[in-house]
Amino acid sequence: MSLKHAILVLLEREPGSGYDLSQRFAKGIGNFWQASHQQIYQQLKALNSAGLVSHCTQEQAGKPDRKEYQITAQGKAALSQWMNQPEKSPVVRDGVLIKVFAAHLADRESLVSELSRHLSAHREKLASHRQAEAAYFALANPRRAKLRLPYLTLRRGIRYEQDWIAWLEETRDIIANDRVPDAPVPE
Amino acid sequence: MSLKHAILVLLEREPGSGYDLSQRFAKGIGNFWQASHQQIYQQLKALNSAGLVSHCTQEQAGKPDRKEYQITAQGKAALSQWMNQPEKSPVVRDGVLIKVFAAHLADRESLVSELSRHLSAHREKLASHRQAEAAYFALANPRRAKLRLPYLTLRRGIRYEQDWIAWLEETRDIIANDRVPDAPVPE
DNA sequence: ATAGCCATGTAACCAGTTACATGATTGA
DNA sequence: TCAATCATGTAACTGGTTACATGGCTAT
Repeated sequence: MSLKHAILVLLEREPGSGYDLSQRFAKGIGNFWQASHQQIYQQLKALNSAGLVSHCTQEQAGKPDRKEYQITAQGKAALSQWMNQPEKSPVVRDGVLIKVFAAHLADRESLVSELSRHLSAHREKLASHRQAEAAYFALANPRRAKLRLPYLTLRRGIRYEQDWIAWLEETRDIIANDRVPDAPVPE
Repeated sequence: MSLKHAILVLLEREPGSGYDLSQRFAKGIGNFWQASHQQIYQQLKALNSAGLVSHCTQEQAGKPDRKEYQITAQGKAALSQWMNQPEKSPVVRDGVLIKVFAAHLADRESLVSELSRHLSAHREKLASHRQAEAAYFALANPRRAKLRLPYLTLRRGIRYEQDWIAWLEETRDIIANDRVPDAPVPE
């Protein structure tokens, strides 16, 4: 299970509470691994009883106790073992493609506007990735080199959005005008 | 839940048994929605008690009874309602990206060979998609026009593999030679 | 006031995976 | 004789989502 390892990766960089982690999941790492706060709290509990993380409780006025988690030596060992193990490619399950596959059963108007909706969403996501990329290139070199690895994953996100946008544009056009594709996908 | 709808889409094209469906899931539709036979049998049972499919039992010598399922009028109604409803983009959860994100915790050799492994897998998948594409373009026109929609989803698969290949090539190279990316992702 | 952030969790449910079970037929 | 394909299923488990619960602080 990779969520556990994603959490260990984040704690290895810097200790933090469940809330902290959920913030971090919403940012960088969230581009390729999402987790709700509910899941995070549960996994932290599990990681804790497995001895892979430890926590110290800080009392706070008017708020529940804050538990700051940190990775243990055992956790680091488990993490580096996982890091060097082969990882399966995730399976793709995409409802939009089922709808295109069965477009003859849909209202054409509504399918076209559905594709447009996804197109805008992917364009927005791409724009925000491009902003993050610009921020990365605006950095001076010591900090830039340090963020090299997260930036490589951002590049994956940028390509992913570009790729969806290209496919959605052509597919929407083909469906809207009831055309038939006339050539293979270029290399 | 889209598996139910994927099954309804397949049965709308042509009635079939659980086994038939699992074969079809392994082919075309499997590029964007996978299902094990266990899941299919369970969902058929559920769809049946919901009245969205019906079945007739055919006895077979030495084999369990074959149940041929077909979509009901109610099932068709449910399907066309689903077809015209908005669909969420699937969330991405990819362990390979976690490993790149945390590459400093891995053995460089082993990460590079992991990336190579994925590269070959994506290249093979692309080659098989390209074969399917060539078969599509080899068809004469009445049949080709009929397969237009599945072909559109195949195009998505081709792009997906191309895109992964491009990213894996550049990323493997950067990690193997400990380089830093020097320019944004091109448009 | 009201929304949004801070901050923690539990519990029920749903979808998908893995393990187990059975047994005939066909081709190498 | 061994593996693959045909053909059907049940049951336990895992990972993730949704719903529910609590309550203070801060900015508009």
